[in-house]
Amino acid sequence: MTTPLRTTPGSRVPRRDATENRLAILDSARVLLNRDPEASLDAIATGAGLSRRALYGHFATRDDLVTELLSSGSERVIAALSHVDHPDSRVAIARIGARLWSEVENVRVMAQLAIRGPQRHAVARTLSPVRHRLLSIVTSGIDAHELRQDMAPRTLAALIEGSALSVLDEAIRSNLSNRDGHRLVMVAALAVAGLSWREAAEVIDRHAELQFAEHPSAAIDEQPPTTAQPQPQPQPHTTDPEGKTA
Amino acid sequence: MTTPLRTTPGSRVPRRDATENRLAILDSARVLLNRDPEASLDAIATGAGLSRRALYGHFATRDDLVTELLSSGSERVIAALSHVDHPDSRVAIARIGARLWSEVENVRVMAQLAIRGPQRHAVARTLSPVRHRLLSIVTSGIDAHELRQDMAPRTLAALIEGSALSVLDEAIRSNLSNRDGHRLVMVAALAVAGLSWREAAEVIDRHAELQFAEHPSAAIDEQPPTTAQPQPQPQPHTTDPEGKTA
DNA sequence: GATAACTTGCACACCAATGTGCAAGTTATT
DNA sequence: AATAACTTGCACATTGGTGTGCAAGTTATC
Repeated sequence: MTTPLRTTPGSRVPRRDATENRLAILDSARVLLNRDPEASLDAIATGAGLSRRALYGHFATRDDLVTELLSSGSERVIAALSHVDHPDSRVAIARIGARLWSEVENVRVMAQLAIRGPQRHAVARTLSPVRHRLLSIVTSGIDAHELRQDMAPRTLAALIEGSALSVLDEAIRSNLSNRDGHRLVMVAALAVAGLSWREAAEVIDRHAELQFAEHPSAAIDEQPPTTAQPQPQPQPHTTDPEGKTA
Repeated sequence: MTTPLRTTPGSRVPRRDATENRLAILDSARVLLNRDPEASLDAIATGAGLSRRALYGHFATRDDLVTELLSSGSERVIAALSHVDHPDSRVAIARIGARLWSEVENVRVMAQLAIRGPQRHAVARTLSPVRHRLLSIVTSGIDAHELRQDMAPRTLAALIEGSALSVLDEAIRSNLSNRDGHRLVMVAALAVAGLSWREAAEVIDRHAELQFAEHPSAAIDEQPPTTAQPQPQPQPHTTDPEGKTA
């Protein structure tokens, strides 16, 4: 029943407000599904300032919405990690942590839905290049004796990933500042990788590219990092539901 | 409608098979809710070899079941951690990790339901003594310069908890041996606490009480740690649903 | 072997969420 | 200003889970 954004038959182009509403829905979904991976479409629509019925205009089914959210999310995450590379595996790992932090919201939805939800396999597939990248970094780091020597690369990679995610959680929960979260995630990743806290600090301090920067260079379109609240009634981009067009 | 286990009115005692079935339900719930915190009562009952209707004989409501699971779980977890103490905070932390591993199943349900589910506050409350214990260990460890110095005690405690849980997850996922899981959890906890991988190994090797033991002394009743599968049809403790009483 | 305890199966009411159809309204675009 | 694009509200069918009542069966215990 996807009414809006029809490009096929008619003569006119999609209306601007419609595409804005579509984005609002995705935003709302990102926020709400972070708190509860089974948030209702009603809640999501309301969060976007739309009616449930209108949501069905943009996404034929819940699955469609989630899928879209997921693919846009992984796009951003992958983009954020794409230029991370460094001869020193420790720096590379810290950098990955930092980039993950810059995309917390997206990363966490992915993580949520990567476990539960019908898409988990799809998510795993789209994320596999990222995982593979980490694995190769870890492998070479172990070979170079930069990282811990008491663990298989696969295990270590999985551990780093898991710990980083749990730190993201914790950082969000306790409402850390942007700057603190940045450091915390790096520090935790390096810790699991085998460094003592002093060594980790040294690595971070020694490398300019690991310092916190308000605007993390690359990114598609950075919203101000305001840990967006679910905002029950933002300005709907259409029909004023109170103003009676006075 | 709690039919079974009536002790109040009649003259006879509860039947043995009934109490066994009750335990089977709890076991099944523990396993299934670990995989999916919203597993249906039908699935849980089936997993226990009973009908859904019979389940309602033991637990009036889903909430009752979950509550019971939670309280028995936290009992075990608390018991497992109760005698953990050591002048060296690093040893104490490693020990906590080890004990958590000995109760993985319970720990993970708790963790699952501590986030989602209507009981989260109740869980948090019953678990607060344990958390408090960890916090005080961490605090004194920081004071003694045994642990990392770059983090507030509360933050570090939260991080250790989170990482330990994510390592438990990973250990289960990748089907680690009992012995490997034991070491992995300790090692990860110490890593986050600030030790390098060598220091962590040294701490573990130096202390006899951190070595792996097949039978971890205290515990209520240890099932063989067989990463229990959901077992669709175990032997029901009653009415044979096939044998036609031949 | 009598009996109470327990389980089963089916029928039912209830609820929350998904997904659709349609008529009526509003608004961006032409 | 005309019109297509979009939103709303309501009604409705469907699905899957919870919780209950009851009659009939089985089994542990006395």
